[in-house]
Amino acid sequence: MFENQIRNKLVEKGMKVTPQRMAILEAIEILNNHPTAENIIEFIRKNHPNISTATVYKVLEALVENNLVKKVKTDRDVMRYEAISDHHHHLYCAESDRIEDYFDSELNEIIGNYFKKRNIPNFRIEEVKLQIIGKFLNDETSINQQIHLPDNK
Amino acid sequence: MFENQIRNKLVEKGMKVTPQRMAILEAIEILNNHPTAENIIEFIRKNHPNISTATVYKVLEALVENNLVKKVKTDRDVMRYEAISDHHHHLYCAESDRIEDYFDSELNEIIGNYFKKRNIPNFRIEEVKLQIIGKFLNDETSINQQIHLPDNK
DNA sequence: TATTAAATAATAATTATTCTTATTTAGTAA
DNA sequence: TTACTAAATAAGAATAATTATTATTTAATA
Ligand SMILES: [Mn+2]
Ligand SMILES: [Mn+2]
Ligand SMILES: [Zn+2]
Ligand SMILES: [Zn+2]
Repeated sequence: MFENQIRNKLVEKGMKVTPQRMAILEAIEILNNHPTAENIIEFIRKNHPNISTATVYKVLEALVENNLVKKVKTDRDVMRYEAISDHHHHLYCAESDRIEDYFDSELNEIIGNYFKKRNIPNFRIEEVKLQIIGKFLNDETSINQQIHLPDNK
Repeated sequence: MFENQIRNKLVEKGMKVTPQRMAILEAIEILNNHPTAENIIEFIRKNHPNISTATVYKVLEALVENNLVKKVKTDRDVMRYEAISDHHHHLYCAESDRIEDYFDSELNEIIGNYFKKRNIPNFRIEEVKLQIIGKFLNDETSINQQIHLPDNK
């Protein structure tokens, strides 16, 4: 059951399970399009009308600290968040501030192999992420899609 | 002469040349480590003590609009800026918030070729940038270095 | 069930950035 | 050169996002 998966994520990290944390983590996963704190608040107030703004920010920090959530920054002055998931990259259009996930294991392999042979002096790589900047050609109604490329070699 | 190069960049874009714009663009180029608006103001006020904060933000917007400067985003809630230069990627450590440029034409070619054959549905790519996330192994004093990899195939 | 450290709510404060408006200036052309 | 005008700047107020403070509540544990 979905609720229990979320509870387990908190428990696995040794975090106290609170209704606020459950609601926020669930909101990020359901919204699934790099929501802002404000988006999250709006969403969870439907079921949880008394949650405090400051709590949402505090919980988000805690989730980020514990690697359950990542910050995603755009050209604008608002932080956005996403649930941790499989390694992926981002398609981003500065004009619309729209972000879509881009999964591509063939690309990951190419890049992984490249940096295996190519050493960067004085730097230990932990993760390589692409920002693929450009324009979406479809309209904004199809938000929340994820691009998963098939492995068509 | 350096000052004239900067003037020319403004002129080429059809922008009015003002002491404020000259100073800000020069500051970004000299500082050369993805400074914040605040960093720029601090630097500029040495020679230009009366520049207004709002002017710095307005000028930065104008420079970004005219493709003389780019915004650089990190995990923190402050925008950073860099002068336009050859296409490059970023080494980034979230802990220290340090960013270094990473130039690698072999890598650019691999990625360019990859996306030539690999079409992304409903998206027109304008630019592909890597965020290489990890840890710097040297201390913070060696800030402002740029990593240029030799083409040692 | 009682204890306690940690989390939350409410609200004030701070920070980064943007807006407003009066004044100044860069570029242009008489 | 000088005058003109649109655009840029300075100063300060305003806003928006985020963080800090502190009293109250609660989840986990014994
Ligand atoms: Mn802001
Ligand atoms: Mn902010
Ligand atoms: Zn994502
Ligand atoms: Zn850079």
